[in-house]
Amino acid sequence: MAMKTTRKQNYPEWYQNVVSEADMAENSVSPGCMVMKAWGYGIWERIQRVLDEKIKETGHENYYFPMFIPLSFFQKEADHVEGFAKEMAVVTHSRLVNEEGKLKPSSPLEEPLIVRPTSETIIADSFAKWVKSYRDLPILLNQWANVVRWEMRPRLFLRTREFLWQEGHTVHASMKEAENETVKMLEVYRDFAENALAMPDLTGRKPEHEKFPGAIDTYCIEAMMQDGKALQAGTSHFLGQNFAKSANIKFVNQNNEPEYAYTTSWGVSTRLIGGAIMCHADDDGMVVPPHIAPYQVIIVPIIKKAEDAERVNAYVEQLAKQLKIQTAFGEKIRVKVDARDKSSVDKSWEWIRKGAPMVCEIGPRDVDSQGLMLKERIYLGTSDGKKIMAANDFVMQVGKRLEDLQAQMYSKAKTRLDANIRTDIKTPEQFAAYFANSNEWIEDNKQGKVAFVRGKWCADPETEELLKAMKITIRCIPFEQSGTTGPCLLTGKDATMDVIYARSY
RNA sequence: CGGAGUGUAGUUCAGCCUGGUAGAACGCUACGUUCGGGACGUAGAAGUCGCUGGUCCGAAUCCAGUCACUCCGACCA
Repeated sequence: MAMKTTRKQNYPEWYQNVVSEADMAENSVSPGCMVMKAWGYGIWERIQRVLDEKIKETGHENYYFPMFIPLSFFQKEADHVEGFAKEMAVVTHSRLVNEEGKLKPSSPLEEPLIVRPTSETIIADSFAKWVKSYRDLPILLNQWANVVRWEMRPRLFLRTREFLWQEGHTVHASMKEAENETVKMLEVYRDFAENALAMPDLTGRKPEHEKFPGAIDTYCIEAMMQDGKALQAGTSHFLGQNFAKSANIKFVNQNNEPEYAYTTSWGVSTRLIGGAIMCHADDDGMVVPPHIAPYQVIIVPIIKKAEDAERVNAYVEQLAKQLKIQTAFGEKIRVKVDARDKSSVDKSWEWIRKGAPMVCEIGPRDVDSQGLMLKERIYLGTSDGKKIMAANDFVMQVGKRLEDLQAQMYSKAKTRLDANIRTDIKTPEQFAAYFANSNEWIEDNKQGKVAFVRGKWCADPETEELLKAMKITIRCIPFEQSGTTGPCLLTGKDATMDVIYARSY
């Protein structure tokens, strides 16, 4: 066990341990903010690259809008202001003056600026200028940016005051088209989470009280963490004409009539990295899905005697060169030779904690035999954890092996998800008994711990208070509904709607 | 913003009650033996004891103020 604290001992502490031991990020001196380090940011860069491609494939283009939004913009859409008012960073001054050694804000701004918590309002303002006719539509744009929400209880990757994300914003000429866009992008996220992050998700619609402020409908992907809690991994909002009305996005339709446009927005953030950690990491540290690993193969030369150095290094360089022209997931394989002047054992362990998918150890023996020692991260500690292989065989297999590792990771997480959605809880009494326990690590992906419940919900306003008291949330209303009637798990009243109940991050 | 706690070496902490020249472990540096599942020996570098003021011959230690951080609540991609 490379982690000081195991998942079983203390899950939240284990999480922090993984983040720091894998050297992914650390708390900044700037309160509530994080410093993303090479391995953590490298994963984000991979997420960006893979997702950006999908966003572009679906017809969107990248734009960039300012991070400062005039305060008045938030006054326009009532729900939206309410939703974000409590967590906004407000810029009120434009300079500092030195008063007897103390720097003080000076020159108050005529109108305070908000550091964007999300960009609907300022982008809608541009949309209003750009849209005149139905021929101008749709506008399909995306932006990669940082946003600020003044959180009081930050946790690295999961909830930080500043975080990085992508936010898509689109305008359409019809409601139907905008709704389709919302669902389409949710599917892009679901597919991305499944195939790039190896993280299975449930999809559905948010209940009224969990919706994005200002949205008609919020769709989401929800993932299950190893302690049975849910993580909202991505959201897609159908905004109807709400933002169009407040920002005056009007176009002339085919009947020569003025009409308010229909908008959508959708986003995923650096929170995905937190999700990947809590979905895949183990008591030895992070396990990075090969598709988003900054490096997929690490080569650690093992040099015992100085006279071996030259031939080992030459062999390692040759192998690295061959590996780099192989492909996995349709891309060149990312290989790193770790030639740092450190003990090879320390280096190997460092890559285990970071969760690099594969580590190849190469010493003089391997040069003699034209072989290598392969360690695959997810099999660490098992009989499959180490393999002595011929270098040529490895080069031929490497792409497929990486893809297999990715598939293994997905299937492990999928098994956990499927096994931990309870559908046999039918009454408020059973429901309360089930959630009486707190969440803890779901050992070996087995059933029986607190996780998700799929059951009925009557949607009465009183249920909101009941949920709050039990610290449970409705994660989503799944798209597939059974259509049956049964007692609401909170009130006992007759209900037909199926929902997913869980504790959440 | 409420409730509790903590600020001493790069890190984790001891020392504080009972005032008297700053400690440990890990990490780091050098050399040697090591290196394929977390090595060891020897030597060494490293701290305005969060900050300001007070008491005292003397303050990491006592007192007051202040700042910061952590945890628990309210809030949340």
